Amino acid sequence: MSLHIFDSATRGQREFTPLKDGAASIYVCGATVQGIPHIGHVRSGLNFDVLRRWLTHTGHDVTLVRNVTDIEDKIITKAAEAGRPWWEWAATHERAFDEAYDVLGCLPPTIQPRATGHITQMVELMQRLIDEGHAYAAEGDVYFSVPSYPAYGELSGRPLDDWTQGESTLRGKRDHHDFTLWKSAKPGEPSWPSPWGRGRPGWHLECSAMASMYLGPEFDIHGGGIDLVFPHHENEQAQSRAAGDGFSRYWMHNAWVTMSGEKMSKSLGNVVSIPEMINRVRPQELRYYLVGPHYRSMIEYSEAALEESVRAYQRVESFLRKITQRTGVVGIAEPNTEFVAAMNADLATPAALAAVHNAVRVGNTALDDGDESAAREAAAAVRGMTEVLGLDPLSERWSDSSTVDTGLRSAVAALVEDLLEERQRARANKDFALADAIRDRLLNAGVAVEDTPGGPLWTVKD
RNA sequence: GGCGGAGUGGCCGAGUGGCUUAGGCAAGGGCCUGCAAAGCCCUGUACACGGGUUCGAUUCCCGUCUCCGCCUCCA
Repeated sequence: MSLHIFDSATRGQREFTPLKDGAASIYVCGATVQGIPHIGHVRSGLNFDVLRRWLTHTGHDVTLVRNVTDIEDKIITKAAEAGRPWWEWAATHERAFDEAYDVLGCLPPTIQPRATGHITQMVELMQRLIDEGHAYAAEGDVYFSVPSYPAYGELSGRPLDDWTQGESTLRGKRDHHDFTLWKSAKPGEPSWPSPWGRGRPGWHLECSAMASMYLGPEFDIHGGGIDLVFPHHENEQAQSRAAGDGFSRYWMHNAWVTMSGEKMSKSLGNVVSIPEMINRVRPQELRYYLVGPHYRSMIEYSEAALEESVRAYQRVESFLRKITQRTGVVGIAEPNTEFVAAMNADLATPAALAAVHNAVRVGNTALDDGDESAAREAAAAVRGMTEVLGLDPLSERWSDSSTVDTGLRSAVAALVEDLLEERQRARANKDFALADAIRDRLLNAGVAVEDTPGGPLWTVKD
């Protein structure tokens, strides 16, 4: 079976057939850089990172565009409150997001375009919409005419009833459903020139403009948090399609992280920031926690559940470490069919992780039975599967050797090996008091020792 | 009010019209071990409630209750 994804537009799974064979074009709504990233933001980045890795693994040349919204009301307001320039505020938080994505092992997008860098493309798009009768200028503002586009509401399934778009306070709007494409400049606010006067872009316009700039008028997948379906994505699609672009062929939306039953959000103040999390658990463990549940399932954040993920991840990790120490470096093999089937079923990461754990069990059993080649085979598959999820414990990214100076590491290794030899002699002499004392000494120094049929194994504890 | 999602064993978290008692964590029993740790095996028989469809429903339909989200900035 090939990849099937749940398309929000049709509310069902559809087989993924890319526009171009062997390629996949993806646009993901990234951050509005107005504050510090929390684990909910990063979950979205992680979910689409897994999608990207899976598509790449299955032979697609992936182009991933993830935008940065760096001009918007809140950025202006917050920067003003802090007494800093709006662009400094945006740049500072953009870096914070970049670091958060990076620390959790998100591969960088192909490009990360900023709204402010694409005013020209937005002006062009607005002109096309005006020419086609789907938009109009009024007193320096430009609006999209919702009644001019009958398919409006298709994506979100929202009837065109009694609601109003947020910008209803602005004057010159012909229909209360219409939304702002361009906001005329107010004194003291950042602005750019346009045929309709100085102003700045409305929120939705940027994504349409940047998506077509980098991916063309039609592309494969558009992603983002489920809260963006309406009005953001509905408006994006309306703009682009009204202008004659095919736009996105599949819509994917990730669920969020809640805390104490409520959506984690800046305005509610119930956020857990990434730096705070990283102090408590290793980044790869947090990644396991966020990638483990299905991307369309809500995660109710809890310490206990996080702790479970840590244990589960360590189970995989300790198996791979054990086999490596005992039999040497293990390569990366293809994921098994159980895993492939899970991933193809709308990225069913819970089932995919079940496949990983099943392989770990097979490997551990083989190891216990002394069947090294079977154990190595299982280990290689485990690496292959976890790699696709960005979780391979032996990867350059997550293994100790990447974070610890290698010279330092070999020095520690030499000292530990010495002590372990001494302990082995003590054990051979049945001097268990001494043996245990040595083990305790090492443990106090942060080195855990395990005895196995193949001799003692040691690992550095965090 | 409109639209949408969810209620699964002690916990997290999948899934399916009849036998997957997914997987993980925790618990109890066992094997292994000088001990410890790890690992492996076994045990626990769940699917909010009330109806309906069906030979058969946790899985489909209707209703009820509870929770959550979107409809305003939001991953």
